Amino acid sequence: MEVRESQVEPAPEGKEATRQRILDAATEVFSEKGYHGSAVDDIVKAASASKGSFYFHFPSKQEIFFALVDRLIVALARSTEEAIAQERGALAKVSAALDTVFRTFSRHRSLAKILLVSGVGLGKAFDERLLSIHARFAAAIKSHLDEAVAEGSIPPIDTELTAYVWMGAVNEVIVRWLYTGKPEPLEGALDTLRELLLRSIRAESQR
Amino acid sequence: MEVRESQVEPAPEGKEATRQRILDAATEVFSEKGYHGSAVDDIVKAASASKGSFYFHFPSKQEIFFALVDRLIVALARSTEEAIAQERGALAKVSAALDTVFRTFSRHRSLAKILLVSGVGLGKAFDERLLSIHARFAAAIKSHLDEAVAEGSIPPIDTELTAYVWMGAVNEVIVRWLYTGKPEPLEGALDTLRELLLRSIRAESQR
DNA sequence: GACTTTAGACCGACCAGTCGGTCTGGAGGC
DNA sequence: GCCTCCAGACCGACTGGTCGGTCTAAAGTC
Repeated sequence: MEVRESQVEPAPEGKEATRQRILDAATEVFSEKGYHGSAVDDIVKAASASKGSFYFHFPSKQEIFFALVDRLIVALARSTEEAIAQERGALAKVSAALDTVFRTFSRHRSLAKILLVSGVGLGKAFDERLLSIHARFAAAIKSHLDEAVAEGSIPPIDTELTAYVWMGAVNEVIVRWLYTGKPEPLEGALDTLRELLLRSIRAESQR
Repeated sequence: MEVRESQVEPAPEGKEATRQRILDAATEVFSEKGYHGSAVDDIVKAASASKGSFYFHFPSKQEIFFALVDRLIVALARSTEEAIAQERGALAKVSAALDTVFRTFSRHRSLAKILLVSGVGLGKAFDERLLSIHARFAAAIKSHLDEAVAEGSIPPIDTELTAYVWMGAVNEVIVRWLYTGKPEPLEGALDTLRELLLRSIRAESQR
């Protein structure tokens, strides 16, 4: 923060660095204690910053939370898209997406906690946000399912409901892992889960 | 309660009645505004009672919430068991349970909201409670799946993971209904959902 | 020396929980 | 039958603490 002759650690300094430190600290604190359990003072302390600094960089507690969620979602969506782009065939894409999601959450527990748990049931503003995220992911899944139907890879079904069912399934498996630690590693559930999901739409596993 | 000359409307009066009124009001308020969004004063007002009365009947805000959740869970578990007992064959039982759960939540939106949404991410004490509920339901599903395997109705699979997957799926469909109102009525998703779930374990629909 | 960034004391709203007190109905004495 | 007394249900003003957000003064930066 203050004096600074270049040190080994590439000098986490400057405006952007502080902002980042606060963001990281917020991720940690929120994921550990939940939104309401986390005081702004906690975050500030964890970031070795001050309240003034916090409110200089972010307009409110709620907004930093949203900023966090958005950052995560964008990152998750992007890496998933990339993984999907590598694959040919709707079912292979679905499968690749599942892998990516699992790997991402597996590496970043706190992310997972924030996205899947901490944000729920906090009131209107939050619900709406989470809802639109769910809708967005569901729409993505649905579009690939629709493609699979068009391809003839699977019989026609209610792809929208199926999308939500799949999301719920994945969600629950990850939440269970967050709380109970099973399976360890999380990826251990991948094969079984993929088979369950694919069978639910009458597709044979494409591994 | 106390004396009782049989009346038509059992006179909403006396200690037990007040307790009940508070409990009902709490259900309503919690489901609408979430746990943290609900002040004890709100509940008291909705129940036409006083703060003193509230704390006479319940030790704390947290405890009334738990009391509520427990009441709901017990009721849900009981009616589900009953429905199950009527059926022969593991798969038929599963199907009956699904029906009951859907019907129950469909009739009692606020219950659903409390159980599936309001209680999440509120801190350790809450998480533990919710977790044990999830575990309990998952165990129930698992045991019936195991039975189905033993019966030879379905091929052997990881029944524990499957149980969680199913729970997550059901959960998500209901949550979607809570927030978006689709499908209306909720029961409209039953057939598709049942088929998805049963297919996921390679069982043919048993309607 | 102007402008940006940081520090942390401070403010005010909010709210769970408390406490002194009221009210009602019934038990028991007479 | 009437009066006294008590338990315990109920009331709501109040308190103590917490926490989101503000503000001023100073340090850092260019």
